[in-house]
Amino acid sequence: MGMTIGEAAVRTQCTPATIRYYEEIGLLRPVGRSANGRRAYAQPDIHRLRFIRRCRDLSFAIDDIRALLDVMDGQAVSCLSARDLTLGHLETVRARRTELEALERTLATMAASCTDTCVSGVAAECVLIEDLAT
Amino acid sequence: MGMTIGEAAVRTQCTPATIRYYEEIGLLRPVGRSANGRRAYAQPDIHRLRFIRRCRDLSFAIDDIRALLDVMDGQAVSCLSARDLTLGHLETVRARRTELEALERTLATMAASCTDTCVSGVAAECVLIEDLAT
DNA sequence: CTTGCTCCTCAAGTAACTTGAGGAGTTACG
DNA sequence: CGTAACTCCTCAAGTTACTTGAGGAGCAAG
Repeated sequence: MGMTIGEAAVRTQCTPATIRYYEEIGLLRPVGRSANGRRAYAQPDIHRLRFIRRCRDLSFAIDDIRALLDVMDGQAVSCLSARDLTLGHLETVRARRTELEALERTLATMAASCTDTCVSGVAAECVLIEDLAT
Repeated sequence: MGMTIGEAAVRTQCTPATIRYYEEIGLLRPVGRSANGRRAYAQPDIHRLRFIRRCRDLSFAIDDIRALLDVMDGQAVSCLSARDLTLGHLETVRARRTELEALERTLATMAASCTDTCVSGVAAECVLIEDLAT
């Protein structure tokens, strides 16, 4: 009835070490053990792990996932908290993406200026390095 | 002639703790001490710290900064290494930005679906939660 | 029966700092 | 001149989300 941590790992795209870690920090309550003392996973555990894995793929923080799991477990009054959490996360992602866009422009400009003008190749005189020293 | 770590911090937008950290990991060689045993910073140190700070603003990794500092110090043969490093970093940033764009779309869709259809507000039935459980 | 997995439990390492404890010297104010 | 507030010092541990490794035991296949 129970599968080993290795089998659970395959089914959830998590490594065994990660699964043990999730148990340790309480994302997964301690799972049953078979006679030989090894962890035995049942279907609900797999389901929960898949949920966690999907949240991590969406780069939710562990504490956010805790809250989302509470919603899934029906511990939350309504699902609005999950939506708000998602919207908050979306804002973080959007802000970071905007930063990265600016970063891309800056880096591209720097690299291009070096390509264009650093014919000498003298390291200390590189326009890119000079830019960084600004 | 030397300024305190606090003054250096103001001039470089780094905190004193960060400046000590950079010294510890060898980004900044151990700076002189005044009679009372406190660190004393001179202009070249400030220049170097500003360089480091700018690199961090551009989210270069510490090891990358080490290499860039070598170029600034004239330790590198040519500045091409700096340009290549910048281009490599640019690619990483670009890839990450693309990921975040996809993430934004997914999160926005999820949040919107909850807003649209979760009239009941029953947490466990939320379409957003169901999506995460997929 | 022996080789090779897989599992177990700690403990420490990763990136780039930040935070805190405990202690000493310094600066400003009255 | 005293004292309160500030800045500095060092060293250690905490942060995030895991990964890696040591050391040891059981299980499955040939």
